[in-house]
Amino acid sequence: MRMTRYFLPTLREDPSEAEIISHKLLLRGGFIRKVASGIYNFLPIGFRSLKKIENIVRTEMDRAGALEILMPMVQPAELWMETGRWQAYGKELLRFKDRKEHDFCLGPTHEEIITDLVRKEVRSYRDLPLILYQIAPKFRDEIRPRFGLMRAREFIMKDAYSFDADEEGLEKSYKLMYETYQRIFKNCGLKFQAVEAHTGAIGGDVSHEFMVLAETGEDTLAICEACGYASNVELTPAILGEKYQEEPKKPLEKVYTPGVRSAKDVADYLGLPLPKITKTLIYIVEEKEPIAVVLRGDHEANEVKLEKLLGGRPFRMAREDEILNLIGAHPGFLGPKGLKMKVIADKALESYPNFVIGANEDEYHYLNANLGDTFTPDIIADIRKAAPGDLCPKCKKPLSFTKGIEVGHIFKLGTKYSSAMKATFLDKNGKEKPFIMGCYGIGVSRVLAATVEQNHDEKGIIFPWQIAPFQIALISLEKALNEEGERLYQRLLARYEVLFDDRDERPGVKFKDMDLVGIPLQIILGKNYQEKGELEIKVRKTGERIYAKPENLEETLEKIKERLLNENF
RNA sequence: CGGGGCGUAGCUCAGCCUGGUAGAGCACCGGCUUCGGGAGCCGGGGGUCGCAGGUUCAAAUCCUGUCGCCCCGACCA
Repeated sequence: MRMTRYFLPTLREDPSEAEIISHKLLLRGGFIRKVASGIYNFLPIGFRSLKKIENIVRTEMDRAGALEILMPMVQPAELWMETGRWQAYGKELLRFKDRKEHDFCLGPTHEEIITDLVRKEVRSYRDLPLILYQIAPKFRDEIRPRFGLMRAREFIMKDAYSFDADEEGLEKSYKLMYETYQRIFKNCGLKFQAVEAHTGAIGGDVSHEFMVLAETGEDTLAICEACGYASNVELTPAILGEKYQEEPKKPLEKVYTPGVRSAKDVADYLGLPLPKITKTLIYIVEEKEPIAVVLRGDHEANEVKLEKLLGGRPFRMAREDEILNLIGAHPGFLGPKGLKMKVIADKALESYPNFVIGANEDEYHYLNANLGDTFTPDIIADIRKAAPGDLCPKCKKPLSFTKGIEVGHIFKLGTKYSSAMKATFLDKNGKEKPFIMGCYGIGVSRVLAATVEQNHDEKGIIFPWQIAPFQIALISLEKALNEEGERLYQRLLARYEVLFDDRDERPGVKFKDMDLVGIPLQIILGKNYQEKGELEIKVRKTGERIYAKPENLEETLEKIKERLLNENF
């Protein structure tokens, strides 16, 4: 592509609306433009990258035997009523009426549509297993869209659905998709990690998330380098690595602690280490029942674990005025002793001698509290987030923690949708059975954003070779070399996707633009060529410059390409 | 839905407090020079100051309403 013929509006400055790196760089590089909050145009170069990702996904899905289809974005309410999700799905589901006053919604996902399709057309176990997928826009009316493509309202998703005759079949389909996802993200040239994940609203027992590793990720992953265990910390069982030193129980002692509210303040004020302090959190379950959760000061509550413990009943943190009403003390001075509500203590408090608790009286704490003596919790359970120092639940080696961006999620659905929608087939014995389903998603447009989050520097994006919009940027610096550049461009097109900067611009502008959009290799035609007859190849990622005689160009490029693909350096 | 911030040229922003009829840099158009890391000089085009009311002789500026965008609202007792 010649740049004089291309539509690539780059921005010199960061747009004021963008906060995170991928959002800034995708806007500045002319990949996307905002249409409305959480809704974007993909410009030519952005769409090219998106298609690269799509094609990798498509290739691997097809290889796995999945069949590509296309389902509508507009969906009738009737199907959603069958599964009860017309009510259950919140405001994220954008609903509207057509001219005949019939209810419709924009599809945030397609379980209902696909289940309807399959129940109408598939009758026999002989037609199973069946995996169908599509790559299509989805719409979720997020409460707070943000971070550009990372949390958009309209976005591109690959969603696949498997239909099997029995659990073993589902197991196979799930495993097949797991392996397919591994290939997809590997082929995208991304550093990623599959982790055990919590199933959320969709239900089912097992699920895995695929996480692109990046500092800026919103999820925390617990990884065991020894045995390969990996999970989202939402799910990671917290196994304390430290052994508490035995010490004799000391008598409970009330101390004056004016004005200290956070556990950290209390620790500093009393001159004790943070873990010696405990904090007591008040939750309101189902808008009526208050409960207290007691944790070590350096630990954080894990609301996913709490939700499981409460059997899925809805809960929220209590407001300050509610706490004041219930306990008569302000947050910061709460403790489990003498509370008239259910008390849940975290496991890490077991056999922990002489810790500090709030006195349920403003400006006072107790020293030397002991589980069982000072108070007896109704439940002792693992309700905290795993943290550095904790051990792997499988092999008991220390866990390490890292950040990731969720780009894929695979679930076993079982018969949740097929039962609700009476989607059945006849098995070998002529018996009617609901399909056993799985669903498998990849946020295609989010992969683009995650790629940028993982691969950038102060100059701009650094695309992995596999999903770069172009692989080679050809930069001609001298007018006198225009013909030479044209010839080289034609020659390179035989093997590569090339963006040829044939603009009448100053060198600095050309370098800045190419660095910004992140094309892996730049071939510079300038004074080096004029003086020595050598072409200069700049590797975007490392900044190194490699020189090649024109006759050796392809050979050299292939070597660098191989290195980029294999070493992932 | 609450709390905060912002809407002025294509982009980044100044001007608003203290009303007097709109600016800078970049981008764009023309010219000359320049040409290996976002050039310099000269000349030019471009804005109903988000929108709607109100106050006033006069509103980008003050008041009210409205729309849009961004951030915070699970870092925690």
